[in-house]
Amino acid sequence: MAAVTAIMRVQQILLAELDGVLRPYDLTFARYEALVLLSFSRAGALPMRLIGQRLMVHPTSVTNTIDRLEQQGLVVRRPNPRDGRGTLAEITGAGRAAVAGATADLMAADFGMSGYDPGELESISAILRGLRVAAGDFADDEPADPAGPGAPGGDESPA
Amino acid sequence: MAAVTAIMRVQQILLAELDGVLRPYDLTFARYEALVLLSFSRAGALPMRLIGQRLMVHPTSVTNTIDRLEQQGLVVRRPNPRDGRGTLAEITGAGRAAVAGATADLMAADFGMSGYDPGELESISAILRGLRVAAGDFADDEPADPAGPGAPGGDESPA
DNA sequence: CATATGTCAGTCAAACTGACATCA
DNA sequence: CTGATGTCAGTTGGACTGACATAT
Repeated sequence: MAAVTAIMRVQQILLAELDGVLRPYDLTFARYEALVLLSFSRAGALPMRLIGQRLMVHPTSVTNTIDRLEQQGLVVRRPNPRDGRGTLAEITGAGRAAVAGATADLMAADFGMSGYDPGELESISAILRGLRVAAGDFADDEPADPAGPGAPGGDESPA
Repeated sequence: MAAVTAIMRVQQILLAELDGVLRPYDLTFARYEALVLLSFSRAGALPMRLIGQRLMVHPTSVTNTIDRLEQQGLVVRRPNPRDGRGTLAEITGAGRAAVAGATADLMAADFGMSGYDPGELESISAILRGLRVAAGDFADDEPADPAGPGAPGGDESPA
């Protein structure tokens, strides 16, 4: 439980610092994460559904996040050519510029992390990875269960 | 940055599980933390100001949190006999019962933590401790700076 | 038909800013 | 007087439930 408490508290500290760095870009950490996800995707576009799965957030939260990013001109919505029900969120040039700038600032702002040697940082990531896997994080599309559901999903390269 | 991301994500996972366990008690993690803090204090009562410092939350958030706990009968407000401006939040018998029950359930619910040996859990706490200290967590009253501010604060045993 | 996708309406808990009465 | 304390009013960002149109 001490470990749980430590994680909760450190996240609280980190989130405040992260949002502070992102504020000049008019981004929150949630919106930044979505932008990063899109910028790393093959076509710079992903179905809303996939964004929710990867970020582990509720579908309505994805709608909300993409709404704001779209108002800021950092993302555009397009119909998914492979699924008439679906919508793709696609990062714009402005979106890529914002991610690049914000990421650079975040790197420069090493959040008290500079006090650690790489080995310790690696330990954190490694130990925590087990928890994330158990929670279904890292699941590429669907939870790795027998008898896959229905629709095959990979929609990263519409062009 | 990978470590930062891992912490953010794991906290997200943990918070969902924590709130799930706490839901039957009609508690959120924020309210539970406040109750624990009070239950561990010498007199079962603390000034609002101290609660905010220890939990690293905004004064208005303390007001809000204590408001709800008071409505639930888990806490009562009393004027601070040592400071006419101040208010003490005091845990009630019902509050102690709720904390006891919730804590037992939380212990029983080891959040995927059981997969780790005690050494790993200790590593997490130990590594993260540096960050918390740097952020002023663990500060008993005021940040440990030269030239302490004004009012001496320790108000844990009004009786 | 049942199921999946995304959105909308509304709610909720949390955290914030600014203003303020009160008291040290 | 200044400064600290707690509260109130109002706002914001995020996550949620339930309902729904649309399409597979």
